[in-house]
Amino acid sequence: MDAQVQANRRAQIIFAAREVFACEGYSKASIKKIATKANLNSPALIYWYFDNKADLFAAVLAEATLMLHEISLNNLIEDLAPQEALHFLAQRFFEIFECPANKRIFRILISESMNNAEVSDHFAETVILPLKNYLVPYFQQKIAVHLLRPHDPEISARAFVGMLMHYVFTDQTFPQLNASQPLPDVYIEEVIKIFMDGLQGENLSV
Amino acid sequence: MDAQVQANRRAQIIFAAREVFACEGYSKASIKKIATKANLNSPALIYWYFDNKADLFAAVLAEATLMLHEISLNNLIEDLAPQEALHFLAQRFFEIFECPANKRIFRILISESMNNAEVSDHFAETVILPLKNYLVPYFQQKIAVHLLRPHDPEISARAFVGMLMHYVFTDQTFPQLNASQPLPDVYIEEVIKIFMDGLQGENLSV
DNA sequence: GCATTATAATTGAACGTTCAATCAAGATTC
DNA sequence: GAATCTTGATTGAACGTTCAATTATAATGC
Repeated sequence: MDAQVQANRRAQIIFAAREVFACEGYSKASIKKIATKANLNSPALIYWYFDNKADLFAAVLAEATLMLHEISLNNLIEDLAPQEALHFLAQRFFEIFECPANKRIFRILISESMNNAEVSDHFAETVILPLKNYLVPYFQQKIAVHLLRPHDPEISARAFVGMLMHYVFTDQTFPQLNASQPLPDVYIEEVIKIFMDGLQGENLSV
Repeated sequence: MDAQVQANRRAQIIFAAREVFACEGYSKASIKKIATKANLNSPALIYWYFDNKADLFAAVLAEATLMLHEISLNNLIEDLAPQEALHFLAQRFFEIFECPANKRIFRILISESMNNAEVSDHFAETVILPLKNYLVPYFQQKIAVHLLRPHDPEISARAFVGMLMHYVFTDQTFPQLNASQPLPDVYIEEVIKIFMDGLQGENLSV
């Protein structure tokens, strides 16, 4: 077959593999199940396109375009005030995880990162570091011009990412609790308000 | 053997199982490896004390005493000002994850929650819900007496837990980044400051 | 335009290995 | 000697992977 057909088959297998890996985990996901999901008549066909199971798994991760690289390239944000910049970042972040394929990749990253150094590297490089490398310099600059009070931007960046990640994580992991899960937009708005203004009430003394 | 020896054997197996499950994941952790780790001469002995692999895994989770139940029982905190209450909670939280056994359980909970409903239930009931059930009513009360500004306590509770969890998560998952990871105490202090006062600087306008 | 050849893709059967689980037999304790 | 515990050997199923054989597609020669 020509290159296009080959590419299609590859994509078809990767697509199926992502699904199976995401809901079974790497170990429990068998080549047979992936082949079935991909409507192949034989699991052996997978070995025409991939060296082995680990290679297929790597291809699933490599094909994941979800990621947050682009955010840091977009330097339009540096001119925004903190509220707007954080809003922009948070919305981009949640947009990414609206896509079902990205949700599945997120599951894989969280789950397999604990037992697989390659996966945790990939997680760090495609999610954690881009966010950090975007936020820390931005915070530094805004501290310099007194739009933010003096503080360690490593910590605030981490805290902000934590608030976003925790939403996506609980959303994915505890469907039972989704009743009390506020909508993303509401959550974003309140979280940024907390981040900028805090929760302090009128009674400053106990 | 007597009951004590039996209890010891059980504990010995559970101890070994927790280690192996934590660093291999449920699927890759084999009964044979667990038996070896527990210094048993035969894997078959495990089946004297446990019905099967899943039963052993359940025992590992059930034996985990890490958890945050007790926090909500401790109602001494209601009288504390938000700063002190959050400080207390955060310190308890980090204390718990200083214990290596609890770190391992945390790894298991994060990793297996993605593919196993029982584990995610356990995670929710022993970590997520206790924190939520502790924070939300507390915030509600402090809003009522104007120590905190009016807001949705579900959101702030989630945000605060997110900031704590993200620290533990990154600490466990990305050892490469640990250079830039601030010490727990420093992180706690700054995060609570953000949570109460925000990051707003002197220049209120752009 | 048809026959021939080469290459790419697909298949089903089989391999060796590993796994959870079982079992019959032995050891220990009371 | 009965109950509790321990052991090494064993089982059958499932796994990733290989391979020889087969079909589909494209390329070439006439």
